[in-house]
Amino acid sequence: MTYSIKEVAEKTNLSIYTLRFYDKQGLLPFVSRNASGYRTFTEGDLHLLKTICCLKETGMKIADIRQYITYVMAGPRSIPQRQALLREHRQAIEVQQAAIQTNLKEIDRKLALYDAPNATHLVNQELAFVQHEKRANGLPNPFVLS
Amino acid sequence: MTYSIKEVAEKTNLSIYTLRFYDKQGLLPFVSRNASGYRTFTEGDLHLLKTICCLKETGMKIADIRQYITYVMAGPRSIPQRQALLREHRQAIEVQQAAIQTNLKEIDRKLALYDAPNATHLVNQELAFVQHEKRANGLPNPFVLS
DNA sequence: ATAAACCCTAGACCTAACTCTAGGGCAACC
DNA sequence: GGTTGCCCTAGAGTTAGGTCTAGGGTTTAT
Repeated sequence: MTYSIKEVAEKTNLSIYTLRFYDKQGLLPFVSRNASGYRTFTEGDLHLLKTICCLKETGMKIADIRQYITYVMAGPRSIPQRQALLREHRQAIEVQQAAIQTNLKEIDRKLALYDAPNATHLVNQELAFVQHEKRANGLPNPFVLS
Repeated sequence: MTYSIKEVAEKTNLSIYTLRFYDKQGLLPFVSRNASGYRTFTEGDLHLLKTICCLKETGMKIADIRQYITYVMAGPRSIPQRQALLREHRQAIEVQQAAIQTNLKEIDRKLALYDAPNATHLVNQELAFVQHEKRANGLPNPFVLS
């Protein structure tokens, strides 16, 4: 079973444009063309494409994905390089995840503040503090005076 | 204590350019100017700026951050809107995190494959399968013949 | 009172990652 | 045999988020 570019677009949630763009960027050297020059994807191609999506969705840049694909095309000799690349990327993802966790905590703190029964009072206090700070430093008050 | 744009840039790891860009985008309406027209950040401003970074780093778009800041400038009356916005964003982050976890598992599967003692054999098998698929469908073999 | 080190704005420029258009070929039906 | 719906390429255009330049004011130390 093989797939046309349209079918692959539907299967992957990438647009046809994006698939062609990826090919232009050297991400799809493994995709063969039929006699009319049409891209023809096999099951194995879909598998590798899924790996590409996986790397893209975790924030890898196209240039680095191309490097990985180049290694894949070179056969088993490039396994060490593939490992190095993926391990480094894995590290980057972990850093990224940790940062998000920290930020998420901060957002939850804000949400808790807004959820408090005396939220209005607390927000007013903050506002008063900031306005006081401005006044104390001879700065204009940028807040809307309701 | 107040801070110049340069000091804030150093404290936040945003460039001076980015800070001015954010101001242009309406993210910093709370920052006052001194008599010479210089931006003058107070402690409270830094606090709110940190919230902005928090939202940015979790992938919120500038337009949405601007919306949040607009709510903040409007005072306590906008608490429900702020909650709605942050809750929606929180949801988005969770979705994003879940996707990353899924992809991370996939990457770990790849790494495990490459770590296997018979990695070369397994990779060769995959390669053979893909090449067979191409041949079976009358397609050219795109792989480098070493 | 001048040099060095800041600050400002407007607007041009850049980069990544698409997204679309124009112009043209192939394939299947009516 | 013509219309419809695919496919192709090259290359222009778009979007988001910066980054930089030019031209000019301010502040501080010498």
